[in-house]
Amino acid sequence: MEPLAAVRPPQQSRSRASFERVLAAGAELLAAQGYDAFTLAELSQRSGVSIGAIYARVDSKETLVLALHEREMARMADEHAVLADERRWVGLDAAETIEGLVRELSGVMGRNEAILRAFLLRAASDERIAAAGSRASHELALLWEARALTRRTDYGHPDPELAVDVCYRLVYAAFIRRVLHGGGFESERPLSWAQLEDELVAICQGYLGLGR
Amino acid sequence: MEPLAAVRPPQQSRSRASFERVLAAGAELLAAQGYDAFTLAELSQRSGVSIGAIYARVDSKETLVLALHEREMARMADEHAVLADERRWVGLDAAETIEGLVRELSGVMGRNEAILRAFLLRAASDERIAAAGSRASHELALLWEARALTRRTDYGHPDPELAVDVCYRLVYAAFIRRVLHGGGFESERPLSWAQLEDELVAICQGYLGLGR
Amino acid sequence: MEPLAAVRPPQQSRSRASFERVLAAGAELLAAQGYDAFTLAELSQRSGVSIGAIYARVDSKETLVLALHEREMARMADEHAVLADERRWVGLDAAETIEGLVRELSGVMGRNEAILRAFLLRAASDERIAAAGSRASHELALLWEARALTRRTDYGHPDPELAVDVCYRLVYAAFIRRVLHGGGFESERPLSWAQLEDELVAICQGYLGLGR
Amino acid sequence: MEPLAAVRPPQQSRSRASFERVLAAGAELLAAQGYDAFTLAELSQRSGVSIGAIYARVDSKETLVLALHEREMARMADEHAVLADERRWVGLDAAETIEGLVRELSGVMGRNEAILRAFLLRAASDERIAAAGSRASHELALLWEARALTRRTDYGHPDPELAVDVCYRLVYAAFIRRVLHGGGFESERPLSWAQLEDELVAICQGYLGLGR
DNA sequence: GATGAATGAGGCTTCATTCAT
DNA sequence: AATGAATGAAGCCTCATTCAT
Repeated sequence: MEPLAAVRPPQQSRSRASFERVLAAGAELLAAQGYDAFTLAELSQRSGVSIGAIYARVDSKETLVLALHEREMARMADEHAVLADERRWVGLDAAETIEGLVRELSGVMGRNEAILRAFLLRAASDERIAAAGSRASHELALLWEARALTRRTDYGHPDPELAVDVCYRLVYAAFIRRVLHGGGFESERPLSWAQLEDELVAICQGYLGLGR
Repeated sequence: MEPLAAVRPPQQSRSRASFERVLAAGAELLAAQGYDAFTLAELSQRSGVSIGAIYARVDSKETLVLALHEREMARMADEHAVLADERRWVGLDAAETIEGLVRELSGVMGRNEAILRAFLLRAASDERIAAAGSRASHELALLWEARALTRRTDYGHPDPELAVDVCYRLVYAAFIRRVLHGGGFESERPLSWAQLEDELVAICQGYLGLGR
Repeated sequence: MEPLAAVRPPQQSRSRASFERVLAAGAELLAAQGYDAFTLAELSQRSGVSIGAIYARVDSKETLVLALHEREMARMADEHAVLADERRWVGLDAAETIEGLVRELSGVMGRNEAILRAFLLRAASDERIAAAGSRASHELALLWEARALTRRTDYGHPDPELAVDVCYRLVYAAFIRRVLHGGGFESERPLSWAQLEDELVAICQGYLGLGR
Repeated sequence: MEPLAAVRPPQQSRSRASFERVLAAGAELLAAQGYDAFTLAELSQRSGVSIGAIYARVDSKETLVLALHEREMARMADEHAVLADERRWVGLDAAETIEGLVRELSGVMGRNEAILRAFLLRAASDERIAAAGSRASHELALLWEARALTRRTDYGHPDPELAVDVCYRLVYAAFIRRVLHGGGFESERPLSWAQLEDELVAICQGYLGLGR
């Protein structure tokens, strides 16, 4: 893994290890309790690293959160690798590919729901998080759309690049919404996420012109 | 306008007027500077109402924000009234109706972007805001879906209720996403909101079976 | 009843009546919830008299409490009248008189425990309450000791005035202690108030020289 | 001295020393000015320790007062040690022992009058102080009564345990009364504390059956 | 006179950041 | 380099008192 851009490089490997503990504990804390409970005192206690040692590597709490963001986004990027892994997609037709893409995106977001929520909320107050989050989404878009476009010739839509991008945005927005506010928010009709996911698949397929 | 449920009723009209100033200044402050800058001292200064006078009507800052939410949601509900106003919809075919619904929703959210952002963020930490926000969305869903279902016989989709609900959720999620993180978040491809809106229209029309 | 010394005289009898409601509600509130919950807002609500009207009769909260004190002490003085009422004491021998005196004092304090506690606590911070409380006790001492001294010739103690005064102080202190901190405070030995009262009777009788 | 139960333990001795300054200044402030003047700002100023540093060791003002109570009660317990010290009591007959007990109790309470007053008043609003104060009195009772009961065979009273307990309570109540409201409260007759103390001695002696 | 809304000083508490050890 | 104690600004909330209506 790349060293994080936001943090000062360590002098000793011991230091690197202890900062790694900070990041691990920080991600856990952020996911479990949310940003409100994310205090440096709590983090120091959970990680077993003193507050001073944390500040030796980072110039502010904001930067620390940015480092956490970098780390977690990198971890999620590993999960996204499946999008580029041919073995996952070989033998699938266009409709199945779209379905797979929707479900993989859902899977990543579902598995990382708690920490994503924290970062999405911070992004509204913290420009660096917003920029980094946007960057991460862009990279994900590249992979997702590239995979979708392997099937461009199957699409009825006149502008496949546009259509695929719109699909990504739609699906992304829907899952982000789930991450942020949980289920049952929008309407009273009981609609499980599984069902909504099925419909998203159908919508994308239809929109791309795979409908039969 | 109904008196707010979260607020103690005033005995004198003087009080009602000054609390109205508090709510107006509060909404403005929340929209302009976000929740972090929303302190009682700042609010007191901006509204010209003392902190004590605010607390005479509300039992905590949290409740005050809830009162702001009530007020703003009521205001937006007035804007939603267009959904129930037959004159707006008469003479439109099904596709045009869907287009109108998407554009009206976009309009309301766009005009109230800043304050909606503040409330959506609070909803993650404040259960009462989350519940009230959900309730407001449910009411909007009722209007939006009822309007959409006036055209149910035109839809090719086998389950119009489901399809309309899914459309609402999709469109809602997309606009919420815009509200929360602005443009350009998801992918690098330049896609204006106007363009995304057009595509949303097309997607809904297609999904409902109006395609062609 | 005398008009209270601490308050401004009323102009109208309506005013007198409403201030009486304030005092009644105030005594109740003080007894039920203690001084911490004794706020003018609460008092105004309970009494149905506006804060302004209260301040028209009294120049500060402190003075109001003093007025309450006057009123309650006057009420208790009515209860003390039994000490001067010959019919209560006729036919009793010296030992029975002492017993009666202890039991009457216990009765008054027990019946007024809650309000007495509030005043005793205030007396520590408020000199006027302390002075007035002291005065009330002095008056009670006069009655109590006078009654006890009707039996002076029966006492073996060489200085009956002193002895009776000491008895009064002892018994008073013991009951005040009960009022302030409830039972079970001093030692672990279970000793009911009834039992302690019996022992107080015996002690006084012994000390005065009625012991057999 | 034992570490205080109510307080978070320090990691560094620097901290222990500065918290000790807080406790010392707190006891002084409480004794000199009473609970009303006991604000954290004042305490911080007097002790030269920042408010934050105080909160590092204690979770609320209430707990801080409890810690002060623990500390002061421990200090007084040292003074009570004289009750268990045989050298103080050797060679005294029963009457002299009782006299000594009364005078020692008076001495401790007199020397700590101001701080005791503050705690006794707090006990009425703060259950933890009430419980801890009661506990302290129980421990004192144990020592006092044990010492008194070394002379049980000399007492004429049929139930020495009861009689000794009653004496403790009487004397305790009388001194508490002095602590709370100073002299001259009960009656108009000028009766010095020294004189009252003499009479208390005589009363206890008589009640226990040492009277000659 | 009466009303109750308005005032605002002052109390408690939190937590990012600094710095002596 | 590491530690964690210390700092103090800033936030929320209460309530005696004042005063416009």
